[in-house]
Amino acid sequence: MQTLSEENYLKIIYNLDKQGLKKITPTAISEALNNNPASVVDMLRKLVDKKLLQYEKSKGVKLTEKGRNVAIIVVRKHRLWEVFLLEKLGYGWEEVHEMAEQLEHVQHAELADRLDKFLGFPEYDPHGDPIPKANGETAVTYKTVLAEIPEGGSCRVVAVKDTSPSFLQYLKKLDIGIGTKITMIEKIPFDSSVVIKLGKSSTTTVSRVFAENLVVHE
Amino acid sequence: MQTLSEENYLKIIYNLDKQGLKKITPTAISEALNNNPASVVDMLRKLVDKKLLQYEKSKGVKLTEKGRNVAIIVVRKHRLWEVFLLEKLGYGWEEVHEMAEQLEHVQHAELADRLDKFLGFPEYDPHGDPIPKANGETAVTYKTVLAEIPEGGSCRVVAVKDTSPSFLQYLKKLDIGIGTKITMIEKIPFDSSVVIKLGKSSTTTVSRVFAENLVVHE
DNA sequence: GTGAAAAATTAGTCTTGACTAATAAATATA
DNA sequence: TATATTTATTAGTCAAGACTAATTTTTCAC
Repeated sequence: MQTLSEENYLKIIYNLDKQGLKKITPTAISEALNNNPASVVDMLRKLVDKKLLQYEKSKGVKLTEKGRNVAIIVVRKHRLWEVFLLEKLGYGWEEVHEMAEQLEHVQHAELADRLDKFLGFPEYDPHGDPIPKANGETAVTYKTVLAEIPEGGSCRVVAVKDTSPSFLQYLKKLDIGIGTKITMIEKIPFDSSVVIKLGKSSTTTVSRVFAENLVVHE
Repeated sequence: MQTLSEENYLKIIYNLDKQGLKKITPTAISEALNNNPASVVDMLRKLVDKKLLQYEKSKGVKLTEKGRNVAIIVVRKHRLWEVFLLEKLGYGWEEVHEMAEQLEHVQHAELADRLDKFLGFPEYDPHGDPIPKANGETAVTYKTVLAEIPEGGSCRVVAVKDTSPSFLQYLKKLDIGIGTKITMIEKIPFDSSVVIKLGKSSTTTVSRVFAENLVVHE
């Protein structure tokens, strides 16, 4: 069993690794956790003792199998709870993260799986990050922004970058939400506006700024 | 803002008070929390400093307005989460308490109210305890067991005492769940069996043991 | 009302997880 | 390569919250 603090370290290390960081150093961790490098060194020692990770100065930090499993479950719970808060409790995109930071540490063997089922096995959280599956597999994330979809390509909305009320209101007006399918019809060279089609309905034109704030996949 | 530990003390004190304990002493608290009286004394001092409670040796511990408000929110969240775990995630009666002990400390101003709404404003948790309302009011609990309902009286199921699989299975077979309305038709003097009517359907006879394990209100 | 038992309190310690300041090691630059 | 700079580590503290053991207060029984 791990403490809340240990879980947070494992999660951050897992995330740094997923972000492609080659060498995970105490400083990198302390920056991610916004704490002191000395505290990180203390905790690394403890986690090594518990066989949750390996640490060699030359290679940096690596999660062990055991450590990765713990991290995956925490991340899985975090993202599932975010979906819950957004879809079931009606919280906004920007409010869910902080609460999920607390909820991810709730312990019970079946909790993640039951929540997953209840939510209908969602693949992405409201920020567009893939939710690890029960077996630990994580969907490859083809996440990009609408603006990058080529003409003729289509995609699904997984999240927004901007979370200002005006943007969210605009999304509502356009009837765009998580999962909405969008087809890229045309990119206007003049001002980089894009013409898109939503599901079966007629086409709409949106600005480049808009298209760069909509996170999509595929 | 309170720590997790402080919230637990406030909750326990609130519960002891609701249970009708006249004088709430450090020993009573330490028994409820299953910890050391010395620890309780330390914490009481801290909570007095924070104006969350008053403590006089002669009168025992009393929550202040502020302390009671904190306690009520914790209890409210605890019971709402229990309903969630039971009704939405399909957990059993006996599994929800432990998880709710963790969930009750999740912080966000609107969390309890949003959860309450999502669950359809339930009045009782799976153990038959009333869920405090948003304004802090707590339903008077007329909780008793089916066996105590007089002939001709009716009631609604709020919980079970026994949580063995065989009892729960039997309940399922009889189609009795939380909220089921039961009318007491007759009490058989011979073996104290009771004849009941479920909703509009025909009558059923159940044993005294059964009737004493079904928590009902009204 | 006095002695015994129970309850409350104090003093001192421990663990966790954080911090600062000082030092050692590694890296980068001239 | 020697030096400067960044990074890692150690040593020593601190606060929260718990504990044990010792002591003081209260309460109860006679």
